[in-house]
Amino acid sequence: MKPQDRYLPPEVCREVGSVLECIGDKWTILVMRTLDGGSLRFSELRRSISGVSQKMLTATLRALERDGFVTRTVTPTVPARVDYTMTDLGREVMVPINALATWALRNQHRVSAARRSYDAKSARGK
Amino acid sequence: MKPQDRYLPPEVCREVGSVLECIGDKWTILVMRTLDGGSLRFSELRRSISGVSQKMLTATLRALERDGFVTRTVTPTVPARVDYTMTDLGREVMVPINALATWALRNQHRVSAARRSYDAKSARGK
DNA sequence: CTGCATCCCAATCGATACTG
DNA sequence: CAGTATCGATTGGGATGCAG
Repeated sequence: MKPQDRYLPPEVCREVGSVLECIGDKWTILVMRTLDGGSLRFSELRRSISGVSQKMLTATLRALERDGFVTRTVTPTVPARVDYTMTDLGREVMVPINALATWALRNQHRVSAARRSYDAKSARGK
Repeated sequence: MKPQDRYLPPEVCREVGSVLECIGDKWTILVMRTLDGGSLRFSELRRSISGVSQKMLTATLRALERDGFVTRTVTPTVPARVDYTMTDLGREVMVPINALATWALRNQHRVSAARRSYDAKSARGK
């Protein structure tokens, strides 16, 4: 097998990439895991995820809505009420995401050990 | 269950986040999937992954090395030869990553349909 | 309450040039 | 061949103010 034969077809790269890109950003996973427990209002989400700015929470939710992972329901009371809910698609993608999260949790000590070792080595090498 | 109770413990967020952060960037997945087929030299990797700049490939490989996912072996010939190889840890993390990639592949049509629908709707709404 | 618009800083990334 | 260094363009993301 020549190295060139390991090319991933461009369309594969792009599709996988586009999914990983959206779950890879700073807040998406947090929002999805929070919403996976049940519907929440905007303000509840914001309180549940410490550190997120209004702007980023809005942007994250818009992206999730566009990708079909969550639905946005507006109740036109005054003041307005907006609820966010996971879709079936969203709940499905949580399965492999949670698997990855579980791996990360179980193996975090191995990764951080590798990092410490690497950092110590490069500090000595300097 | 109150929304606040859905807080992920901060240490969980940070650890999961730190793993997802490193695999979430633009080139990491591509590099890992390419290396998963067997060791490659720097230049082979670069040719195998179209579009990656030398700078980003170097940075990506450094991060993977630091996290213990790949090893870097220098053969001090002239000119120098550097081989990159997946570690056991790297091969392990590929399992959940590939699961996610497989999901993305199998469901890409659903995601892109959702996007088209969303974009059409917002175009009309404008 | 929800969320858009604006300003602004910091990090990211690509291109290019240069070194062991 | 395998990097490092630097510059410029783009992007991410927080703070603030305003509107429905």
